[in-house]
Amino acid sequence: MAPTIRDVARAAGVSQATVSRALSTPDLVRPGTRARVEAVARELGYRPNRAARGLITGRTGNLGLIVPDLANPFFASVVKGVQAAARAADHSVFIADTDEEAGAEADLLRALSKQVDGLILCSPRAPDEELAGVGSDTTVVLMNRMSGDRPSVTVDNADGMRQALEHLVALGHHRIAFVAGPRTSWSNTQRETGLSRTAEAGGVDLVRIGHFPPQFEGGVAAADLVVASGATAVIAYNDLVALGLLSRLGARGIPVPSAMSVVGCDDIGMSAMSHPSLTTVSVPKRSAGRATVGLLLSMLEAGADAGPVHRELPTQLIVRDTTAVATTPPTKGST
Amino acid sequence: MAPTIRDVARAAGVSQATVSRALSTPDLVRPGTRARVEAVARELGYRPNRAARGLITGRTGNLGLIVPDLANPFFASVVKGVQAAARAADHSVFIADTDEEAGAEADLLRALSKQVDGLILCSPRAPDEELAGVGSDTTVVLMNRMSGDRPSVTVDNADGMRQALEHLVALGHHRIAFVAGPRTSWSNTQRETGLSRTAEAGGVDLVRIGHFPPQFEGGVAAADLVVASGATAVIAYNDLVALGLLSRLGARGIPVPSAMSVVGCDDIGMSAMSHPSLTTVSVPKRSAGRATVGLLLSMLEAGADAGPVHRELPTQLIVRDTTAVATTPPTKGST
DNA sequence: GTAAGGACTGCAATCCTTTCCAGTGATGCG
DNA sequence: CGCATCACTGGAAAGGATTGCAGTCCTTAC
Repeated sequence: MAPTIRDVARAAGVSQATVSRALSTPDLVRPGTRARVEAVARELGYRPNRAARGLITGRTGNLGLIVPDLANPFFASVVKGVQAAARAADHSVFIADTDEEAGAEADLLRALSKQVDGLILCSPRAPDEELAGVGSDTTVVLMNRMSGDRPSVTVDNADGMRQALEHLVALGHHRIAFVAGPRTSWSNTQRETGLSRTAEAGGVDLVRIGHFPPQFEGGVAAADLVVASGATAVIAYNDLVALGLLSRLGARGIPVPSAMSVVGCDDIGMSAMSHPSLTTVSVPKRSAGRATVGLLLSMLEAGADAGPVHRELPTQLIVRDTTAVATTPPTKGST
Repeated sequence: MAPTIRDVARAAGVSQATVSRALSTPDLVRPGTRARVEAVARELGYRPNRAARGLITGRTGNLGLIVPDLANPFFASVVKGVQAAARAADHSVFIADTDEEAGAEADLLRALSKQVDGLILCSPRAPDEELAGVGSDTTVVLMNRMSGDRPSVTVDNADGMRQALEHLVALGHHRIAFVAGPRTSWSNTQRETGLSRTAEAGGVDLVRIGHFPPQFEGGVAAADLVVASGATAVIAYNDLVALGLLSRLGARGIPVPSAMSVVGCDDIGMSAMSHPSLTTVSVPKRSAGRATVGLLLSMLEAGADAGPVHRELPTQLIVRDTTAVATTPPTKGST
């Protein structure tokens, strides 16, 4: 059905080899020939068969992307960045969703590894040891976490937390809660350490509240603990959790930000739209996606001789309406 | 590097043909031979090269999925359903995001069509004519819309709207607003016609409010128009819009549901978590994804001889806390 | 004028798997 | 006992593109 390189060659009166060269390494053929071949190819609607090409070049032109949860807007944005960069480089991307189930990652990885040139692993949860085993066949780049000396793209979580905490301190808050994300999450660890370092330096009373799933429900569940802790401000593991906090605080009639300041993290689209709109640490999700693809492709170019590369993107506090000057803690009996 | 079928054949002392058969059509080889081949293959970690297989079978084992916006939780859920079904059938899926830009669809389609066995097109916006051209090379299944006699999977939008409207009528509402989605959206048209039919039959005063983007912001923008329309209840094109409405109504101090009932559509995860939680028409997103893959795969099996197939999935009203008995419209001076 | 070199182009091998066809040995039946 | 049949296996072609090698033709320099 579809025209092959032979059809083009015949129609253009040249050999298959010339057609191949005219289309992929134009410098090697005479301009006149090249033009003729290109014209015929266009007219016939010829598109090289990727499978055949992959068979000989050993490259598929496909990338793989493994994320924990596509329904999480954070990853949705990352995916968009990855898509855009991949398309620009004429690659397609397989996406697999592990449904927040760390075990599934290894399976997916194996399944995908044969059909892609390289893989991007967005795996905040899997333990280091598990990661160590993967990627013997394929080039793997980590995003949003680091592990050993594997190449990776991360964002400066610790610095984002510093900005958030300093912002709250400047507003007069002394006792500040942090609603932690999953225990095994790499970025949660980063954020915690960033916070405690800054807290120590600034003499802040930092209360870590449990580990919660990184979703809206997590925030809902954490809210009462935050209130009971006596903190006047809270930093959430991410925006979804922060929105959950907001929701529960609203239901309990605790005004934000007057009685409680709330800071999120990630700056997903919805956080600008909540009421009141959420102060949050913006992380460059799309850029991170793009950067990861860039790193992956450059590694594929270079072969294995490119050493390990890390790339860290900056974060930026965005002050909106959920943070305000500290007042009396909302404990019972106070006025 | 990676072991090929030759390596397995040599190690097992049989021909490549036998290895191939032992692994893909086991009935054709003697049990003893089969066992030996399987053992060797496992030991060597042999995995057939998909490109080579695809070259001869003409099938890649890949599916393509084109969605307007991955960041929209509705599509995220659909994607998850598609993923799951595809994986179960040992297929991988390419995902492409058009960024709500109808023009990009055709490009993506062409780009993807060569590398997949079939495509799922989630294209609520593109006009029929544009759709007519696509899919000459590849099998295309539409989801969430119909067009000509192309195979498709849809949900019963009209019936969902009927349920929503009847619910509101039963609560005593007479004047009801509908915040419409994009003008060119197929499902918006379906929903509108479902509503007007039911409204006519029930003697309801139905007010259509503009066309708005299917996002949170759309709802925010529409809210004031809804209030001004004098309606006591509003049905939104989808949940994101409904949440936007809720947000703006809350900001204006209009209590929901006492002064205004709100119904959404889609039942995305967050709608159960808003305050108050959103009454909405649930559509089976994951099932739709699964069903579409099923349809696509069955078409690929059957070849072109399978006629056009439509499959429609039911919708279901979920009553939560944003709908209540009608009271006086919230116009100035009432009470 | 001829040799050397360069610019293009073609032939043919190769990538890995599947599958058609033929061949082998054993079995069943007449 | 011989022939047809069957179950199983191997040889080899095919699928579409890339690429090393070799060949042709033309230009340039001596």
